[in-house]
Amino acid sequence: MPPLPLAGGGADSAGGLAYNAPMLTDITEKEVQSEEERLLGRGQRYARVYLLTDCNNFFVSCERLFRPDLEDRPVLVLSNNDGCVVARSQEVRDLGVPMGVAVFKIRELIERHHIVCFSSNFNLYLDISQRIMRTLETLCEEVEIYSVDEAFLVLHDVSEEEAEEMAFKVRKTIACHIGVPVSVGVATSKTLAKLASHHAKQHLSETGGVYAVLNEVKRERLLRDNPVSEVWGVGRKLRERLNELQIETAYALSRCDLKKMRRLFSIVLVNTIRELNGEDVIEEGGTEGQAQIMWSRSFKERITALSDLEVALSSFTSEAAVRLRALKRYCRRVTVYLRTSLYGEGPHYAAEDTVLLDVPVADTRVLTQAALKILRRLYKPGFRYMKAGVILTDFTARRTFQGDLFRDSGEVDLKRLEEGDALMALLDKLNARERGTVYLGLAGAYAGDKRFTHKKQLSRAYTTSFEELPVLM
DNA sequence: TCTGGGGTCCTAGGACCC
DNA sequence: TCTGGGGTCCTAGGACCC
Repeated sequence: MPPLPLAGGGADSAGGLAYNAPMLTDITEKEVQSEEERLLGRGQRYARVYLLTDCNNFFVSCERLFRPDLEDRPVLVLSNNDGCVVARSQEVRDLGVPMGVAVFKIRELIERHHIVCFSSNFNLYLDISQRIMRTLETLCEEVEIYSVDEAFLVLHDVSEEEAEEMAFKVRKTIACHIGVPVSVGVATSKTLAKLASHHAKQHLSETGGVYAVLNEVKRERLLRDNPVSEVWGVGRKLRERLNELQIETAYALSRCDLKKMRRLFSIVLVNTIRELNGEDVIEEGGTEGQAQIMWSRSFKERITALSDLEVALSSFTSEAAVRLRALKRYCRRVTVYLRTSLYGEGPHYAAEDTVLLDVPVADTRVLTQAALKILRRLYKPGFRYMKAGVILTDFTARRTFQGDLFRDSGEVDLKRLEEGDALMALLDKLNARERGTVYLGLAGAYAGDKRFTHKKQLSRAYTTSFEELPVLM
């Protein structure tokens, strides 16, 4: 009989933070057998199982859809203004190119290995993402979209075999209908499902892109095989602190005592530990919808004139307002920030400020006025600005507002507000048909201005513009 | 020459109230 | 020596994620 992988205070447990190890004495042969059955989860059904579906290097996969010649070649997708790396194909990862690195630092490598670079084509990626999510929804009733390239599918009352079968079906269907490769992790908690999908991706040839960790044996193996930094929710800072406590692996973290850890860390990490033990703590996404909209850009060239910043901020605010109306929300708070470069070129300046509006609005004109008012307050001449942005927060679903005791109620002109809503609805309708048909005031001057934005290697809008449909030869 | 752009959640601390 | 104590709400800032 193989040794039982019973939980115990092994060599990698975390000193004083570990659970008390169960004793392996006084156990009968029969008890050993039934324990083994339990650990392997034979015949067991699980009340709630997550399938994390994760697209493999998503942006690169999107580009490859329309460039099948790039299938086995190294491919990169760059950030706005082609500044740094935001997606890498496996071939590029294998060359040791880290995520987020500045392009100029790897220029030589790009040339030597003939790496193909694309500017980010977010309209394309978003469209492909939506197609994937719609496909997932045909396969499973309960789909929680987590990010542009990830979604949790929730299954109820299933065995390990059934869950795994479903995972393979998801992978096959997305590959067949969309053409994007996905990895699927299967577990009883979201944190474990994330780790499992990571494993599936890392060991593609053995796993076939699917990894299930429903039974104890596989769960423990997965935790032992991964450093603590691979765990969802453990970033650089937490990793450093955990390592100081000799907690190096996901397994060591999972064996920590909850009460002791709560004294040292936030509730988030305690929940993570419970999730690593298979407990479903992060059940529903929980949020009542999105809580903020941010729109910001780094500029291609440094900007010094207030009038240029006004153009940029007007454009950013219009974009954010379109999003706000798409969410069917009104907002009360507008924040604007601007800053010079972080990389020591002349004097540094960064500032932000917020205004609270009298009435929640979604009207581009009102939001832009507020944003420009803040900008003029923050702006200082003599600095070379490299980035600015606008943030909308404090959302309401309807335009309710409290009467102001010190103000004549006649000042809030309901009719005017409603006319504004109608105008915005018309504007959105026109722009939905063709982007940038109608815009307000300054905002239109942004897009075409090369000082603000620059994309050298943009692929075509294959799926969202009739002008740029792919051509079959 | 060149360094992303979105988001969420938690915590600490201050203001204010009784 | 010790300066009330608890609650709520708001905001700023940090950490993390993709």
